[in-house]
Amino acid sequence: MTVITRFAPSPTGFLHIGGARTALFNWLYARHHGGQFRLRIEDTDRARSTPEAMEAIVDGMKWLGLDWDGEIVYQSKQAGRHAEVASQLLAEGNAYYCYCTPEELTEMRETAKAEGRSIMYDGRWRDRDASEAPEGIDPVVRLKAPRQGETLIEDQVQGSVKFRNDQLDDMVLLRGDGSPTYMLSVVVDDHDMGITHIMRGDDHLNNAARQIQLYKAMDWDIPVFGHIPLIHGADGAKLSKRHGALGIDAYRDMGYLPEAIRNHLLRLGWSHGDDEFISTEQAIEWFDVDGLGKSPSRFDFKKLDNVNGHYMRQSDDQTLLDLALPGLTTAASRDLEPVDIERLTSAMPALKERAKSIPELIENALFLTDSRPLTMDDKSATAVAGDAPGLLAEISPLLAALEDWTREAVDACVRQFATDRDIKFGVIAQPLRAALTGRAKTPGIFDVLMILGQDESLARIADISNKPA
RNA sequence: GGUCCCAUCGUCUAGUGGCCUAGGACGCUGCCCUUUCACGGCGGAAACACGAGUUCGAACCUCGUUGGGAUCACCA
Repeated sequence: MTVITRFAPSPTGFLHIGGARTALFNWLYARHHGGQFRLRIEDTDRARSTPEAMEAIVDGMKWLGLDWDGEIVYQSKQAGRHAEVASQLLAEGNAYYCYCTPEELTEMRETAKAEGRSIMYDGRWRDRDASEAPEGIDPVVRLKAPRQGETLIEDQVQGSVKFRNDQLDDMVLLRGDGSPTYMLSVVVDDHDMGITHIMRGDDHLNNAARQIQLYKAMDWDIPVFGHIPLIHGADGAKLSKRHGALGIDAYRDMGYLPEAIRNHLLRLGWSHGDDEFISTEQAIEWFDVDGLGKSPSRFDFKKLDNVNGHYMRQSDDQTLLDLALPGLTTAASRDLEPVDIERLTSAMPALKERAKSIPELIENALFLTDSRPLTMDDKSATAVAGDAPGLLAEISPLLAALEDWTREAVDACVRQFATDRDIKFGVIAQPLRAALTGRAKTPGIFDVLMILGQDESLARIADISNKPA
């Protein structure tokens, strides 16, 4: 049997982090088993669905690198088929018209709540004849669910979960206006698309029981369910669009790499021994339900930062440069010249070593695009005070005299200078760093010298050494 | 409130009856490396929610308690 999974978001908002993880797990599961991964947009709520949200979801999936098989299925386009299934259920006596008014329903709920029962429909139209129907009510169609016995969910993650059927009421299949509800369409579409495995948040666990009743009423094969624990916010409550969840685009904008997000999401609720950094190829090879945990997890930005730093160091320079360029231009408040790009390129190996995100990398790269004379931060201002300008004035001609501006030559020159003056290396290195960058957080001093080049280096040194003490 | 789910360091987790005086990672922290910042290396503090069973033996099995979460729409 070929495994077919799906991700079925409703386009009522952005693709949030929990949805992204659900998509990842389904994608991984399908890829691991050599099956298919489908994408279906659950837009049956036409009032709340927006094209912007659909676009955000598709963009988010693409950014995360989660490719789907076949065409995207739009649930709203299947409405005819959904109604058809409802008719069949009606004809076979497995569904019925219900003429309850909204007021009656509200009353039912209040009574149930007052009596401490589950809040549910009491089935009052189950066996009533249509001739008793009141005037002016568009009836809904409800499933005639079994009232005795229990419904068992054999869940890949949660194990066997049973619900007593008298706890499950007759759910609405078709609204008064004839449009299908989510409960009907999700089952019909999953069946029609041949979905074999349904992995979703465990907030759907209760729904699964009623959906199984519908599968049984239609005499369809029941797919394998796997209800994964939700991701909670820092306060331990469900992360939702209204509660702290950010769109996947927000993570992109914060400078996180898709591979880092993937890795971090993977480790939320799934593990493979003590492994932390797991490449996507490795994840596909390893991913299966036995690694899934049952308890909810919280999203930890600190750990994401660490993971992102790992992938930053792993990324190739050009990719990072492309990602940083827009922000760099903004931060520099001017157009970047070819010489800037050149410096940025040669600085990238040193820069990516000390940044956990793209914004941090940009911040650290700013010394390259700053215009002279440099503004000193506090530490640098201290470093160029006192004897520093004098020392810089002395080393400047030595550096200027170097014919080959190579790392070895520069290294030898500065070290020799320290030895000759009988000063510790740091005594000359610190003022140099300050003069060259104006900052405390920089690549190694020889890297800086090489990146800036001889002319720019000497000019920056001169800015400090020429200043009257 | 009814129903359902969950419960190991602050966080993510390993652990499936003896290998556990509970391991790893993030974060925190001491030291080392070192021209700054990172990276890296070596240490440290830090957890089996509680109570009963079952068993020769329980983080692992059972029950209860407590705590947390989800869900109860003509939303998805």
